[in-house]
Amino acid sequence: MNSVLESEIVQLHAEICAGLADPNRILILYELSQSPRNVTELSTNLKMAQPLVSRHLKILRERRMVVAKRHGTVVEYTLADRRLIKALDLLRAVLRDGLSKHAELADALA
Amino acid sequence: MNSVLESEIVQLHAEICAGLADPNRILILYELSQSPRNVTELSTNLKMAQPLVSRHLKILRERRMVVAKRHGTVVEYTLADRRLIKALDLLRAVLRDGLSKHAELADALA
DNA sequence: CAAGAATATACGGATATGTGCATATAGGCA
DNA sequence: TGCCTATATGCACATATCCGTATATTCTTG
Repeated sequence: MNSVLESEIVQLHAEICAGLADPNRILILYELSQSPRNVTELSTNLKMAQPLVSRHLKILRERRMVVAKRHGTVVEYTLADRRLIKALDLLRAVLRDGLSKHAELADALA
Repeated sequence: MNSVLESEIVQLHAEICAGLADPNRILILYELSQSPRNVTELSTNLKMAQPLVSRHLKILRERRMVVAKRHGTVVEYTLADRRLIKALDLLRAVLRDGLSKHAELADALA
């Protein structure tokens, strides 16, 4: 395969990963994994300032990790792909196992 | 669960994700998924400057995503957990499906 | 111990990221 | 139209990330 394309793909791959690489976005994604939510709901449930939520949602939208749908004045966000949660769960499992030494945190994850 | 611990865990979770969030590190991880490699091998195979490889390996080491083992003057790096590759593959699949519109890249990924 | 190979780190600079605060935009409705 | 609610964006700033180049460190072997 063309190596220009190859590196372009790796770049996009990294951008998806970067989409997961922030605590607030992880919380947003898990929240959306329960059910679609609008910005205000996310903001109150996660105790995050509304502009902050909006900006993180923008990042996730640009990477097509969430989908936005307007209903009047409300915008409902949906998880674009369940495999994002699957990946997050896998990584959390890796974390848990790699943490077997730090008793406190490991217990909390058990 | 204690919410201080909770947010500490989410923080670590995000750091693992950030470990994946760079094209060069993705290449390194996939290379290591084939078999353990030393720094020079990674550097030549991936055509990356040696200090660059070392620094990325340090990041992966700190997050316990790879394991280093010295053999004399050579340091052999091993993937710490296969699930990291599983997660990367999942995310690449998400990327492929989300890209169905961009024919060129989508083809390259097929 | 000296010399060489393999690996790691320090420094400097360019760019990116996360955030608070203020403000803009968009849609519904009196 | 004017107002209210919901959401998005601009600005400013602090911090983090990535990288090239040069240099340090570590280990082996003569």
